[in-house]
Amino acid sequence: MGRCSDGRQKLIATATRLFLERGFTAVSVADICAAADLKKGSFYHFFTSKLDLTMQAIDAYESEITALFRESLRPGASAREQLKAIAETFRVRLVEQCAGDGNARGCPIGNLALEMAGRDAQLRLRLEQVFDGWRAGLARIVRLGIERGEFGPQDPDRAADVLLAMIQGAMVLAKTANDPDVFARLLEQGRALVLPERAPA
Amino acid sequence: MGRCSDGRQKLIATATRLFLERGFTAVSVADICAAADLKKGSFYHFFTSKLDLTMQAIDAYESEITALFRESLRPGASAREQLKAIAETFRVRLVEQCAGDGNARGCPIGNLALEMAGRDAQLRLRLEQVFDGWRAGLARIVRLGIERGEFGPQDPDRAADVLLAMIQGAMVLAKTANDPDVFARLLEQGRALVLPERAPA
DNA sequence: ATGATTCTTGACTGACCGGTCAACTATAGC
DNA sequence: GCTATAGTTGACCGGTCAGTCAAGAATCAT
Repeated sequence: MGRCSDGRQKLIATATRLFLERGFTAVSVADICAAADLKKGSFYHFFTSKLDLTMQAIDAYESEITALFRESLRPGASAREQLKAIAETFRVRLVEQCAGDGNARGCPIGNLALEMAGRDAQLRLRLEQVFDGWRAGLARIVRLGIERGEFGPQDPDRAADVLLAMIQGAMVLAKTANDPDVFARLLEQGRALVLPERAPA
Repeated sequence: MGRCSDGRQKLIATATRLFLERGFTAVSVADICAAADLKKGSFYHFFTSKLDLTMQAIDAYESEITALFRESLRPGASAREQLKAIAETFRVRLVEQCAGDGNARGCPIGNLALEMAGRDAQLRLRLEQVFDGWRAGLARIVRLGIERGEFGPQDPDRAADVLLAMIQGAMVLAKTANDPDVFARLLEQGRALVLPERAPA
């Protein structure tokens, strides 16, 4: 019943892009509407507030990354290859950002976290959930690698903690340097240190 | 000649605190002036713009951290102790932030970087400089540790890269979890992996 | 004391902010 | 083809934004 529209998805996609480019606070609802070619009234038909849209944008981004994550979890690949594939996915995204307008924008979740975690408790908790999910995914791969003998015996959750921190830290430094290579170099170096090749026996 | 005032320092200190709490964009010049008990006219007597103030606040913060850095470089301490002291300094700051209002605010430089690096080229370059300085400081300690035989032979600049990424990544996750312990745990774990104790010969 | 200089004040500007609303239009089910 | 519903529109709200300005007050060198 009634008419139908892709307005909701268009607004979410547009907002995700604009937030990544300029941050939550610096992007106005009017900016989002203009870029999505919709009026403000439509915006508030779909969302109760700018924060509501943001929460839904996080949902969408989490789903997208989860899908990519699953792809890299192909059974044939070694644990090390899977970790490399994840790093490579993020690196390619940074390069694409640069190709678009010459700026490395970083991670939507990390960006939102540093800008908003101290300002909205609900948003902070949601971002924490996303990180928890990623950590769990990384831990699964590390556990696999340990079982297969690729990595030495260790606590996979702890290793995943460190890997996630490395990824987010590399994002901060790559965005600051405006250079995706910084991300790639840090991740490669970090992987080598956190999960060294086992010396052949 | 003329009257003198601590207005400039007061505005810088106030802005630094407010930016750390809420971010650059969400803090208005009026907010800063109100908290510093000065009028907007005085603000624009000392600074040409909000960004100008921000640049000067970065200068001040960099000096402060450099001083703390030097303290931890006491000749008596081992390289590992020096690295621990730096991590401990940041951890104590996070705990203090929490004690104040229950929120871990993170690193002023990292926060500004993710919020502003894509929006102002000058600011981005300045933040990159700050990170470069910190990286150089960390590399100096690692080099010392290698010379003293505390750490295995390796490229100290690369190790410093990874350490800095770990620090910033740990800040992102600690702020998102609103828990300084997350920072401490990650840094401890990271240090152990990046710079393992040399197996006694 | 006086005049140059530094700082302070408060009123002001035009643009923009997030959010609201009532009227309107297109569509789907009957 | 009617009607309930979903989506659209543009005008509108009070408040806030970064930044300006002219005039005055405090302080210094002389």
